[in-house]
Amino acid sequence: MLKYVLLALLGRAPQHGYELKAAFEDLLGGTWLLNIGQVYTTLARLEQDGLVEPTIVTQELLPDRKVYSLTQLGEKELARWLDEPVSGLIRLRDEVFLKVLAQALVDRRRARSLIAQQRDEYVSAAAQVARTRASASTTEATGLLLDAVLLRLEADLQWLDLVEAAIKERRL
Amino acid sequence: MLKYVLLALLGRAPQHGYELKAAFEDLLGGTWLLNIGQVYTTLARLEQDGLVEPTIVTQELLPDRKVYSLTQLGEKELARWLDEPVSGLIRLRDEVFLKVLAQALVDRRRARSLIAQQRDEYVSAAAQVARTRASASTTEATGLLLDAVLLRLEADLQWLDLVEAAIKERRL
DNA sequence: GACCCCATGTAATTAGTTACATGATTCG
DNA sequence: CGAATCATGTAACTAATTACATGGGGTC
Repeated sequence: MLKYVLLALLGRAPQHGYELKAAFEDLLGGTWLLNIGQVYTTLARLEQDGLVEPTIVTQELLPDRKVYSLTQLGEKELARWLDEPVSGLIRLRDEVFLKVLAQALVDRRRARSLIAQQRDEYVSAAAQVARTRASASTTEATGLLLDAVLLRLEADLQWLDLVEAAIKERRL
Repeated sequence: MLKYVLLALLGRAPQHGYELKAAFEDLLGGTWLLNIGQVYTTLARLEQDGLVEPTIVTQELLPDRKVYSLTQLGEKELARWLDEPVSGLIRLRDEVFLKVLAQALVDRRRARSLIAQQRDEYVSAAAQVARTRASASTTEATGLLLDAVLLRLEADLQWLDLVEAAIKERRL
């Protein structure tokens, strides 16, 4: 997935790895911190697949830059990805849901304590996102991304209430 | 993560791989389809780590079963996992958000078409989940898991509205 | 005969995480 | 002197996905 976001960023402007990392993390508004190494390995794979090509820009004093731009194939691949909606949206790979349910099946009392703690985690996560969202340096796109996180956190909080109610009513 | 759910399932009752796969998919209510191979590789890793141990049960005609149960270490590890809430909930690794935003930054018109298509995908996914949720064979735990999926789908639909509004108002 | 159920596995590939390695410049 | 910034990378590990391999039994 990172691969496509990098392609999209390169579609806006050719950049080198170090720059890309900053652009990526900036766009993601702190919701996805990259190890710089991953950027270079991903770029290497993209280059191997012929989707991007580097131009070496020599610098005095500082190390050479490898500025990557999209190839025709890269543009095609990016367009292909952007054009088709994501299907198969029913996959659930969320640790919280599974953990809370597993605990509920094993030990009701501990499940209620877990739910309380998890609620706190969600609330403080939401507060932190809201702070970033409100900060002046946040762009519109990043703001929308943070809205997505907030909406999901709210949904997940509602779900915790649902589970708590089920436990209280001995349905679990 | 699969690893912990398998531990939790084995905590309820010792089972062999083939059984575990069915129990897992049943609990997940179709939101996570496993390749049976993954169950065996995961169990092998758990055995290597000393968290589970197999008892071979010979059968006539059919292949031998390896019935796994938790070791003391396995129980401890499961309890440890169940007890601590999940933190770091701000990570965003959702293809839809990134794709829609990337498209919005590149091409407004196509972004609106993508949003419309994505909305359809969400709606039909929700309908499918609701159908499963309503079916008689769905247990309470699985029902709650499906509720989580539904709440998220609703949140994600709201988010699509938000992005559409931003595009309409030329904020993107 | 083809397909599903039971039951076990291996191999290959992709994606992401964490840690390590190198080296110059600039700021406090 | 130490830390941050600029700039490149490699290596090891974990997790998940997909495909392949084997083989008996029952059902349509």
